[in-house]
Amino acid sequence: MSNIKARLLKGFRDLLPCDAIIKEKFLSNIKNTFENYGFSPIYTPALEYIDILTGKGGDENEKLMYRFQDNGQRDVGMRYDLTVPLARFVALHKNELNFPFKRYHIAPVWRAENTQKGRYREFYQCDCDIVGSDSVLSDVEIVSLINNTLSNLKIEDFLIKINSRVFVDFLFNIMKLDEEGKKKTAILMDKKDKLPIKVFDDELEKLLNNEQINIINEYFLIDNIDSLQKFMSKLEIIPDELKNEIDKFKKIFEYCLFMNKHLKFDPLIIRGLDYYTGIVFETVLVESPQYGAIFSGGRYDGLVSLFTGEKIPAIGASIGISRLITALEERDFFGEKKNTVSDVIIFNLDEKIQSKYLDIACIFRKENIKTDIYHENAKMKKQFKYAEKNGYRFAVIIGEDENEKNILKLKDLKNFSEKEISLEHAVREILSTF
RNA sequence: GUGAGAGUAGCUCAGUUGGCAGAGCGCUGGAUUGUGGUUCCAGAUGUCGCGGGUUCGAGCCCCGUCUCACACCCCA
Repeated sequence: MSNIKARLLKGFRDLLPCDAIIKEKFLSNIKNTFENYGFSPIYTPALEYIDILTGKGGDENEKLMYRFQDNGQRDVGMRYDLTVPLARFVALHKNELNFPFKRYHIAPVWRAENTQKGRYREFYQCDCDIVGSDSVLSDVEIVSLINNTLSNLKIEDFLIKINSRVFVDFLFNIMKLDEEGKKKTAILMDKKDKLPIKVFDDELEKLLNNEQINIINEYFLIDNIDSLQKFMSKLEIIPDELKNEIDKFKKIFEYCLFMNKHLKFDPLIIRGLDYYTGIVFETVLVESPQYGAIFSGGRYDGLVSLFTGEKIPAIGASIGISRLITALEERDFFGEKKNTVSDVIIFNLDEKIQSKYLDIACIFRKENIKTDIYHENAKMKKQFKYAEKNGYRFAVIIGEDENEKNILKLKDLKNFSEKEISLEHAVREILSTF
């Protein structure tokens, strides 16, 4: 007898019902918000031709892609995010889509990198994007959507940090950085909040001359769009593109006033992916900063043109649900976990009345009460233990006595109270707890 | 991919210079002849991650490998 050893690949996980129930609730909540904002679902395959995935995203990302030859010797890869497949999707179905096109996509993506808490090789993203509009309203709607998605999940301590690639490009050009210098400075800026000040300054000195350091240090102090404008205009005459972007940011803050302290301009936000062209944002949990960004994105006006040649503006954001759930679990956000989705279990006490158990289950289910029947005619103690472990709210108890009197005992398993009532009353009683 | 850790019962962990595999919680059965929170009694916890090596003898030492948690890199 030879057994295959049951095991999992690094970074890939099973979810038990108690965790899967939480995840499903989360996903349907997010889905509701996305649809509430008028985004429609699409699906794309997990596997794509590798050249599609590597089109643009940076060498670093390419290294982290799962890639291989399929059985027909095609070079393929598993999707690394949901944005690049969307660009491919838009290019392929351009004539069937109605622009501006608003879609959401909730699906797993795969990255072959090393694991850490809340970071896995397979994880879920919930992506929402607007393709075909460069209006500031699409920027505002995406930012507002991030805000409301998190609010609807009852998360309070989030901060959306926004910046623009246009600002950063302008800054780098003023500093006269070459491509290599831009890249290294960007990476360093991204780490500014994580590194000790001394280390950061040393690294900066290695990279830049004094004049450049003076410029960038002044840039770091900026915390709102007006001072950014002052800073920029002091250095050089502001080109139209930059002026438009500044105006856009002013409007975003004006239209997003209701978001209050959840939205902040942050000159350090750049983001690694090469395809961003305008606004970029990262959302962090203020009380769990170690998990990094949980809802990020930006404007990528050039990505679709990789596949069509035609420039189609686009903006989107993506929530990393696997990471978010891990972060929230740590703060005991979800309370007591349940092993079942059912509300009620009907005990099995007498084989002679089993058909009645089935009838009652049928009536409950018609009322949308999720119902289990205990299948074995086991000792009551055992059935209670089972019920307790699974976390039902109610148990329905019908033995010989109850059957003769044509009533049932409804036991509230949470507060240990018990009532002898009719079936109709039981239904009403259960529904009243929803 | 790089660096330094961890892996022993379902869970949290002890395990002495290498000498019979342990505790608490949980679990199963009973006390209790329909009632799960407490109590009492009894019982089972196991390929010591996996594979190889050294040794009379390995949970312990050596090599490899897998997984987990952390840092780097990158990002959700």
